[in-house]
Amino acid sequence: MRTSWADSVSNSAAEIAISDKNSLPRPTRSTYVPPHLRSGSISDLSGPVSGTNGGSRWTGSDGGGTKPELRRQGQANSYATAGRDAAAGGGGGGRNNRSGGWDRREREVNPFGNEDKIYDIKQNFSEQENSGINFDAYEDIPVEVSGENVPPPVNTFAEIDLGEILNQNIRRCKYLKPTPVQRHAIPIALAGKDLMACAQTGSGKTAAFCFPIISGIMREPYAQRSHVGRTVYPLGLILSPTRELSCQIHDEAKKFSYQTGVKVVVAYGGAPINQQLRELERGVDILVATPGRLVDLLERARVSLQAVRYLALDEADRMLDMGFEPQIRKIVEQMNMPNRGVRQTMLFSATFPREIQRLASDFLSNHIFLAVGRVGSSTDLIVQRVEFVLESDKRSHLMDLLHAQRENGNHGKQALTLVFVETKKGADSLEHWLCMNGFPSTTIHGDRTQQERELALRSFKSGKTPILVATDVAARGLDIPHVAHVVNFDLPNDIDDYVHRIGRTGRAGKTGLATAFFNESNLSLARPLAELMQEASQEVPAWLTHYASRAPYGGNKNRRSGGRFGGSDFRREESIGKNLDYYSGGNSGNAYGGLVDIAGGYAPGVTSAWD
DNA sequence: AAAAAAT
Repeated sequence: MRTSWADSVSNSAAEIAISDKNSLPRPTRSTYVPPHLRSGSISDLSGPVSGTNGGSRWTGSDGGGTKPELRRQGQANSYATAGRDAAAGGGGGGRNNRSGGWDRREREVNPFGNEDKIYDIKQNFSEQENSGINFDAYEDIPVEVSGENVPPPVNTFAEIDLGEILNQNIRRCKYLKPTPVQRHAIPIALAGKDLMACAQTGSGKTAAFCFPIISGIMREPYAQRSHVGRTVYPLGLILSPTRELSCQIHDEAKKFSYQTGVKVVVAYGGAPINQQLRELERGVDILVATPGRLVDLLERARVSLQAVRYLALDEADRMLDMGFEPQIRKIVEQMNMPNRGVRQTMLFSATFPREIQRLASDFLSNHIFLAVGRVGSSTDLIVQRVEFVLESDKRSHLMDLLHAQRENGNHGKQALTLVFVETKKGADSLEHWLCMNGFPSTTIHGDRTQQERELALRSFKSGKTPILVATDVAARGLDIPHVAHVVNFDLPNDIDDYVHRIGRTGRAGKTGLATAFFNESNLSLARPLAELMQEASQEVPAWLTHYASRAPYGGNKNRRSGGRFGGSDFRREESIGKNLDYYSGGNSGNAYGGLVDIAGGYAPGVTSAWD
């Protein structure tokens, strides 16, 4: 049913042409119109988000016919400076005051202020988050870029003119130089291009999509933060697959947007909605959310996606897999979000299976594909071990590992160890058993209340319970500093999940250890796991190689979406052998846009961006 | 088969 990539490009071109003509970005598919929008006024409200019509586009009636409050009017205060700074070199007018009727900078809590009090990890580990990154390794980072007119990467933040306020925040974050994914992704995003980016978490992904969004909103010549009645209209939407990840993104985005006047709000389930509603009412430019709660807010008509100019999906492959895809499709295609090509869409993940890339192209318009290895050249920082452990021996084997770790550790202190299991029940039961056996543990999974989940995470981070037993809820994106060891007590069925899980360690330039318990119930993983470990120059036990060689051929969807991490552009793979070259015009011969190993003799599906 | 995500 899915149209081919070429089709989707021409479709989206057609959509753009149409929307350029009458300035009314409309969904092309038959869409569900939520009840509160059924009578009449969608088109009135869906003018070009570029703001060329200024406030006049709001004159249509909506529900009660309330004219949205344009808060900037009459507010001529110091934000004008912020706007000019940000817009310098950006062409077009500076962004006007985005504050409400008060100077938000006076009230804004300094997000850089008291972090160390909240989590006392930094004293314990005395480490600046970003100083551990091995910047010298930058030149060795393998990069694959494909797409048309790829902007060249930058080497410093100064080259990217994000404005003085953002620059200050970058300094406050102690970011000295952009990470590889930032070097490439930020110019692409600032050029207004849609983007599909593969980069390991911990490599600065969040900043890579936040900076351009914040900067873009700051450059808005017209204040777009408006509301109709109680409905708010965010300009940026960032979706993630877990509540904790949304919180984490929100925390980071708040730092990046400090004193910019760009308001970031988070909304997720499991927490009382009222506080989130109140926060939304105070105005929102960028909404960070999990899908379920967002749908709730949309159905309550407390949020409208009509003004969204920037859409970012973190852990995008997860967001588009079977469990989430219908919800995401509903949000992106069946509410009133501007079409692809009208809004800017950015998808980020460490892994991007081809199937998901194909699916994702529904949401993208002529996107640039980017795959960047991580700082420290992919997994060199993570030592991967795999051990054959019978189901019945797993607990005692884990115990042995933990004992050994404690003895070798500093002052008999247990290093932070993240233990992944398959099921929620299994997590509870293992945690209980560990506690009974003298290993202070906690657990995080979807059957726990949000309070319990957040408490568990804090307790783990602080070292109070240095063992965290987790389901896949903790597999992706979570930035937990100082995790020394990831144990795959139960291996996942999908190699990509394995990649995400072990990525919880070896972060920010530190080394990490990942141990997997393998037995006959993991046969389907034998081949991809052996391949992955080999690519990462890890020692592959002979017995695993044996299992791998006997494993059914091609039983894995990732055979292979790319190298160890990331992937390669599915459009390219599908063009190989079909004598189609969609990209010959854009970047051949360009030092940055050139395709890595396109003629390297790999069969489709087994190309690697990293070799 | 399991996990996540709204109440």
